[in-house]
Amino acid sequence: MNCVIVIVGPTASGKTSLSIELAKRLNGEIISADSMQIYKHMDIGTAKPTLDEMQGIKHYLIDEVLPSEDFNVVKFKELANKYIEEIIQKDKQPIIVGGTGLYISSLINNINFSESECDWELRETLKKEAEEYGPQYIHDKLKLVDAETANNIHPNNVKRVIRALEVYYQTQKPISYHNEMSRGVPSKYKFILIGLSMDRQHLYERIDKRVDIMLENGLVDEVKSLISLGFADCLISMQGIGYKEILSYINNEITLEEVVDIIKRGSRRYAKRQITWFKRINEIKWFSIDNSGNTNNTVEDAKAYIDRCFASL
RNA sequence: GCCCAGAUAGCUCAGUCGGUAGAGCAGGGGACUGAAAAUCCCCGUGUCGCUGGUUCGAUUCCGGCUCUGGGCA
Repeated sequence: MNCVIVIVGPTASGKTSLSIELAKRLNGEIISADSMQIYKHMDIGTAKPTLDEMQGIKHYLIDEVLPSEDFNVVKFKELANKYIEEIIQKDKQPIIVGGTGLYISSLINNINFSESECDWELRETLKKEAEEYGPQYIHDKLKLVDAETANNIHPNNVKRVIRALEVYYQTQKPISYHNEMSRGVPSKYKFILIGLSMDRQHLYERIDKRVDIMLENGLVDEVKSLISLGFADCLISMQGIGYKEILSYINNEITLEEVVDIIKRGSRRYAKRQITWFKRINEIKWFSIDNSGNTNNTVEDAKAYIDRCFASL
């Protein structure tokens, strides 16, 4: 059975450098599982690895689509599987690296997404209904057709209520039914899951510092150039942390000082959510990075762990 | 040196007509199947500056002290 190495962890935990180090030692190629690095022209704010940092290691699913294009977990899973296959064909080691929990889960659980498509028009209609009559209104609608799902989604979580209704209207079956069907078949790969963790306070210091560096490296100019390329602030890609905030700054809604604090706070909270997500995945073997930020030991430990996994196959 | 205002949660502050206190922010925990860097849910005990006094009882009233603003010299 073919092995796929997966490296996860919160933002700024050192996934990129570990992955490149491992790729060099294992004759590997890297597939990014990051919902923002997927976009072209969004480099600084997504902490995308530079060509220099990549050290000649081939990366997939970075710069895959334009910021104006739709991308989602279904496309991710499809493409990631395709690239895993390609890498294996070349007799190389696939390494998945990323912080987007949903994308990682879709792969390792081999979620089999049903055919239902996005219906943006319907979503917009439902969204307006929720705004006009309150979120409870569409939640009640969901309750009528899919009480089980309605029970599991808080009425205020409008996005997920809308999605559940969308699936029901398209297929006449509750989303809980689709979710049940999507489980089933386990993946044909063996995943070796590696998590990077760090003392919380230290992680936050790293995040704050990284945001400062993004600003120094020209994040504001990057956003301005995205605007001039015609990528508007209503795009999903522009909802990324660092981008939506800089847009408010450019629109004179807040000062630069405020913007920096808000981006830092947003990144810290994001890291917390990532940690919550990954904590649930029991198969992850965690490696902690000490406060000096030195990852040499981590690389050695992770490599030794991977060797043991390979040996036990 | 004098006058005034303040001192309460990590921060900014509210409040208790005397019965030991609560908001926002920060922070913590959680959920997550086609927007996921999105979206959503839950979580507030702290010598109420120190010290005397009055009182059954003081963070609250009174006195003194310390500190921080602001004003006058």
